[in-house]
Amino acid sequence: MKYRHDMGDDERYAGGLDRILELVVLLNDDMTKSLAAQGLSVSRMTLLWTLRSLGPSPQRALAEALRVTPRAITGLVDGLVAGGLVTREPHPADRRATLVTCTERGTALLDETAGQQREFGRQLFAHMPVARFDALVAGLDDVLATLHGLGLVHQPGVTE
Amino acid sequence: MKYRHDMGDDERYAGGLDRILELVVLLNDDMTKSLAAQGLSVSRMTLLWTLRSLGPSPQRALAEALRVTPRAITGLVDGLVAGGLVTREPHPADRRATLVTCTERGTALLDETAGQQREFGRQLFAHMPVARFDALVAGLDDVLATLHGLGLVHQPGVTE
DNA sequence: CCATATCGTGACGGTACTTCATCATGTACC
DNA sequence: GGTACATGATGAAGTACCGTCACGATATGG
Repeated sequence: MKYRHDMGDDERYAGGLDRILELVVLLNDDMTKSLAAQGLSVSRMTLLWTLRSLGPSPQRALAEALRVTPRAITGLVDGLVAGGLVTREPHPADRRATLVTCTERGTALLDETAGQQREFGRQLFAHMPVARFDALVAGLDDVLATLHGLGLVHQPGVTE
Repeated sequence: MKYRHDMGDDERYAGGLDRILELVVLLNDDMTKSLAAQGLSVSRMTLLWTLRSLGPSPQRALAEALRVTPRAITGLVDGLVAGGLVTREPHPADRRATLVTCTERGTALLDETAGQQREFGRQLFAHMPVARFDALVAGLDDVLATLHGLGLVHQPGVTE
């Protein structure tokens, strides 16, 4: 039986959320800066990354994948083309559309970034006791599942 | 002794980092949208939030706190003034400077946002077993400490 | 063959951030 | 007291991202 609350549940939750939000701000910032060092932006990298998993795609498909308007894709692709990371090819079946395709430089850059992430993961977690790491991942999975449940997430294929 | 790795450490770390990054992207996005619903942007909200903890401040101080150029502050303050959330007052001691001050509308909006965060924290964590929640927070603290150690973080007062 | 939908993009507006130049003011030093 | 330099804020111009609206080119169904 408690005679006195050291901290109400709401306070505890707030503390947890604060930590998560600090992480969000910090890593978002770091992501932006790291990519800038490679001459990329988060948006362009997202597009490139999506492109690899989709394969050569018309811009319309990319717009849906990134959940932005087709107009935004035009601009992003422009930038990536200028950087030699993707090309615009004619769509073989639909002359209205263009197929955006990753170049070798594009995939090389993608691989390089993946390597950097690996290294970053090591720096973040290598010193942690296994139990703590596993508990962290379990907690994160829980939170992510909750977010999905709250409808905060956009799974491909789910019409809103 | 292990005869076979189910998963190398690097793979485990990568999985952990993936979850964190998914969270970063998701919450960053949600933050942006929630604030947009209140007619604010993340930058403006950050400024407002900083202003509350600093008290009335010259724009220069805000520039350092947000780690952007003074010129960027001019624009953000312009927007907040237009929204009636802050005012520009003359600095009593330095006629070059202006003191940015939070209005009542500003603090009201800040309080409202804090309430929404509380509610969000409840939605995220209320269903979690206490042990899992605590372990998550411990893991997050560990990660945050590591990030600080990596010099990824800008504590006020630390000259780089 | 024609109406309608779709693909991509030009034009335009909004936000955020930068650098550089400028003006007003503060400050230090002779 | 006056001159030189530092500092606060902002105008101008440039980059990047995103949105809406309009439009031309093409596809497609009746």
